[in-house]
Amino acid sequence: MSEQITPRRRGATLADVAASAGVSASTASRALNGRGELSAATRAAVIEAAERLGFRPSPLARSLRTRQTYTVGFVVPDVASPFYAAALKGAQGALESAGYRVMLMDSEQSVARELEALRTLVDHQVDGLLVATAGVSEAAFEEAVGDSGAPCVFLDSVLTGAGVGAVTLENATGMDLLVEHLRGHGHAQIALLAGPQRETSGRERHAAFLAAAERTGAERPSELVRVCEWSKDAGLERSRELLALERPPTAVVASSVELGLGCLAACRERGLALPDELALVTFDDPYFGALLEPALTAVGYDPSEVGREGALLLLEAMQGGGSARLEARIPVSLVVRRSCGCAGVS
Amino acid sequence: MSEQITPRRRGATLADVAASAGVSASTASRALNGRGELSAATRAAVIEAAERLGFRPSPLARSLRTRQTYTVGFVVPDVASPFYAAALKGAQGALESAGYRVMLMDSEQSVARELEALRTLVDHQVDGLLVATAGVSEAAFEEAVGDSGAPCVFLDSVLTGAGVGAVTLENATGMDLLVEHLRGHGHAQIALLAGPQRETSGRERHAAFLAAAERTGAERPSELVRVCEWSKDAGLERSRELLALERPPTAVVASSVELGLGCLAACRERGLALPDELALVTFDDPYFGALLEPALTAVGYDPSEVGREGALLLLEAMQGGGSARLEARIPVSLVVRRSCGCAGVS
DNA sequence: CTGTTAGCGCCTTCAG
DNA sequence: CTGAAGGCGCTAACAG
Repeated sequence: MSEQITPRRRGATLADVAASAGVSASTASRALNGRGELSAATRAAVIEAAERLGFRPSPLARSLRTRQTYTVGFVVPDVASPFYAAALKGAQGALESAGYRVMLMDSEQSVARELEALRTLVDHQVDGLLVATAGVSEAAFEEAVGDSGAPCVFLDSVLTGAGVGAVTLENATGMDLLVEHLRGHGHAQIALLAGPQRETSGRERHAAFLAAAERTGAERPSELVRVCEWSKDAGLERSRELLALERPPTAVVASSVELGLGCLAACRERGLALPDELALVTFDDPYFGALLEPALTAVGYDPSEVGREGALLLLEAMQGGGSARLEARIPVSLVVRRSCGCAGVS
Repeated sequence: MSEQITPRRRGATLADVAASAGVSASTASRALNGRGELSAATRAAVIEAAERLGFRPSPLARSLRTRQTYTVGFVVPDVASPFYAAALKGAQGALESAGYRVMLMDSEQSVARELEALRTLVDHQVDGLLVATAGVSEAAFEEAVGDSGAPCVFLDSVLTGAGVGAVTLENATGMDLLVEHLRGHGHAQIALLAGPQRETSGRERHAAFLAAAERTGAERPSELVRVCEWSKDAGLERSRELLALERPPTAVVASSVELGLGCLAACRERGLALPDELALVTFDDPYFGALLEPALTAVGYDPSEVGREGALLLLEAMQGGGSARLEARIPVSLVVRRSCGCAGVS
């Protein structure tokens, strides 16, 4: 038969090692993986041979046999966004320490692509999934990963009926902080630049804003809340509308940096002086927040923590396989600078 | 033998499809992959069976057999950095369109980790590599990937003696633009915040700065160029030194955004008014550049293009396998705002 | 045009 | 404690 496959690239298969050590392949495997009982001498011989030959086991073959790939699929709507990039890094670090690799997929905000990504990942037999969903339905999600056995932890944007857990931000706390601070400055006409309502964070922040406004007795005509996509342009557009209102807001809460930057840009256009003519605070504290003009008052948090926590929960699910739903909330805190009207620092 | 492996998760192997269609496995394989001659009827039957059973081929098994994984390794010093995140996205997009997956590794700026990452990737038999090196030696690189057969394209930071190609920015052009513009404003005492000299971009920008200063007749006492790591903190530190000089610069060129932000922070500390008391321009135009105070004059480019171009070159190398070294330069352009001293826009 | 056979590299049950 | 054998799921020679 002598089939001619492309010649091996890197030397030394397990069989080679076994031969060189004068034992069977199964023994070599046992020695290298520390499995089963085994005489010390044999083990030493195998290990020596493996090192001498520069043996590197093939994860492919191993995975095919064991049905474990030590690979985790990571799906985000946009890797280039600072938030997801940081989350990715956090997850990467934690997973790598645990011996897992990450296979990345960018859904580009598209549900169809996200499903495609999930299917691909499942085909690759990933051991687990970390996903910041772009908004697939639970049914579709189940259909794509349901029976694969790969546990899934959602990041930031959650499908409550699917997966084994989720990590989200303390959205409500953050909004409370923002609204209360603005109320402290005496603002009653507070507008909200809300994110997409199909996403957990968008929804939670929106709801929390409403609740906080209610609780602190702010006025809240519905024309003051504007729903936008998470983009600077959308923020710019909606802010223009807000500023053109007959009775414009005296303060704006932006649900994300992008939205905040859009608002800032709109103010520039109009020649509005911040914070005197309009106060602005954002959920998300970008690393350049102190360098903007005016320096931004914002709710900050560590985005890499959501990736890290997610990875930790996932590892738990992949290893222990407990039954309870795994949840984590990443804490947030208020960073007071000048855009809110405080004389403050920086 | 009846060995009891974990039960299959997702249904239908190729064998199942073949059985269901009443043909042999090899025929089924041929039908599904469109390989070889084959009667239309048979092909249709197989395809029908495959669909009916929801057959999904196992990339693992396929790769083991064909020695092709359709996976590309992507190695960066820091995924969370906007530049690399964007490059990653660019590469992702191009590779995915071509049917490739990306396996991501973050070297965390460490040479040891980078080597480990490369080895892992090679073990996984990636078909190609996209790497922004943290500074491994060519010898070490060769030892890790050399004989794996996986072509490597370097991004931004290049090992000239290794890999099949590289994509870099038009560093020299960018520096020329910056220095010339500053000279146009009459500055003669121009300082440079240079990046690490072990990296291509750091070196090229440094050299280009020197050349441009020379050519345009600027003074250039060596105390005016400071080498730093690519971080805001390093930029801050070195800028403090610069500003404390007996004869401080009247203008600063920062080799990257981070460095520029550091300088901005240093100016804030000192209460220096930009651009009147000091002009500042940077290589890298961040998306929030217009919102800083003062709005930043900078050299801009599309970072995702370096990923995209890199992916394109790599695809070429993986498929065609031509011999010539593949090179690409991503164009840059000057964005004039106010920090240089122009009355300008924004 | 199609089936048979062999094997990618590894792990694991079973027998000794 | 160790070896032999079989197979994860797929593809490629080689015959018919």
